Amino acid sequence: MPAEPLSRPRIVAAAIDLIEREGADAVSMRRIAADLGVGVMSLYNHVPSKSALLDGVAEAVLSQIEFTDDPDAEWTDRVRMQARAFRQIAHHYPRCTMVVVSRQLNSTAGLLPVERALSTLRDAGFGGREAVRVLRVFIAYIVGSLLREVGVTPTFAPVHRPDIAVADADPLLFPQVSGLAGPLADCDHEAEFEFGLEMLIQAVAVQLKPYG
Amino acid sequence: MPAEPLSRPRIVAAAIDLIEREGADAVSMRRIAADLGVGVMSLYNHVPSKSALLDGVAEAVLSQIEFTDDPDAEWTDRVRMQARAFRQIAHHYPRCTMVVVSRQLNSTAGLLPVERALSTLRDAGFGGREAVRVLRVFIAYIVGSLLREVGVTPTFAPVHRPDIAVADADPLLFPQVSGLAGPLADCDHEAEFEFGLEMLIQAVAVQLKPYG
DNA sequence: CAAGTGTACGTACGGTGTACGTCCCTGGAG
DNA sequence: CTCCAGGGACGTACACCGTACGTACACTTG
Repeated sequence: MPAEPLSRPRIVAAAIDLIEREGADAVSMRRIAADLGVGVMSLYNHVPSKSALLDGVAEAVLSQIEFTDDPDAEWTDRVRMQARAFRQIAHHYPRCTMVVVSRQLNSTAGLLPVERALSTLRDAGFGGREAVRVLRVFIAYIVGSLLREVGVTPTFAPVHRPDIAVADADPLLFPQVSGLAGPLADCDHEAEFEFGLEMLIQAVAVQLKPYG
Repeated sequence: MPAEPLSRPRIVAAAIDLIEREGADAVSMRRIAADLGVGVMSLYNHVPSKSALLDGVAEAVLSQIEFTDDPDAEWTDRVRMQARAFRQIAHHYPRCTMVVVSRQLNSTAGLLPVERALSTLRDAGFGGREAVRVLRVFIAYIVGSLLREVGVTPTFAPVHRPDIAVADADPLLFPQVSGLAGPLADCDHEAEFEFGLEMLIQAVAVQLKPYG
């Protein structure tokens, strides 16, 4: 009768499903067990704690990044691709994004993107320390963008809600905000992401000049 | 005997204290009530829910940003100042940062920095839509940086821990990572922040050229 | 004085993570 | 075959959580 014999991957997958369907707040060991048709404590035979389970979620999501890195391509294109690959998973697992980002990930799943990025930057001509610095800037921008996209950080357009944040701003206290209510309210996430990404790449290119 | 008569600000302050002392996970209504020497349910006379209390924490922290904006200064300097002011609160309330960032803040405390920033960018010569776009890039970068600084996003140097993330990386699988273990492990947050900030400001300045 | 109002509080309910002990099912040894 | 050891599934139990509800008391107002 037990079609599949319960395992860590199956539990992690159930957790991801649950998060995507009902949000991270809905996650509880009891709920996951129920979704799997299994007793609560059975989970602990495969997962040491809820925290470890969420680590597993982060790792699983992160390891699904599709990297199609072409070492012969222009470094700017490689950076673009890697940044987009990162963003893609946030688009694929929106409600998991916060979980992934807010977890200290020490696994290889977290290290591989770093390795690729450093490789790309060093190929581009950066020294070790410079590559690390530049990478940190990119990570900060990408993480910040994903958080906005996922709705945790303000777009100023409350997610799928009649706009309350900006529309009722007092025009006398906040002339700019209320004057720009329109642009502030709607946000083409992809376009915004690309806009900032291009700005960063171009800025990085300038940094690179002196070393060329 | 009740020295002070219990109020929303007092409760919020207690919550902030608790978060800074023991982390956001330690926050519970019971715990806050105990710290205030008060019954649990008394809190609900001043705060509708725990969620609202955390909103209050976010608002309180955010409203302590010190803005010393000089409208006559160069716009680059104004942007620098505002970005640093934002970062300063994360430095002052490190454990609260995640709470602040992860909360959709629709209060005036959240709108005021936006107003100032838009004002600065428009003074610099940006149109409305462009100002919003540029602002979003800055916010993404700042938020991402603060998260790294606070330790939620990887510095690759696990906060106050013997470095485990990077040191034991397999040199064959991750040559870059293990080769750059040193630079990856230590991170001068202020220098990193400033480095990326300057890159962004310069990139924005380039964006501005065509409109000048 | 009486009535009304708002704050503090205790109790109680349904939920959480998980430590612990018990069952049963399997696989190998004799 | 029997017998036994090991491991996975499970139920119970505990401490803690957020908060709905009812009560008791201090105060203002008439």
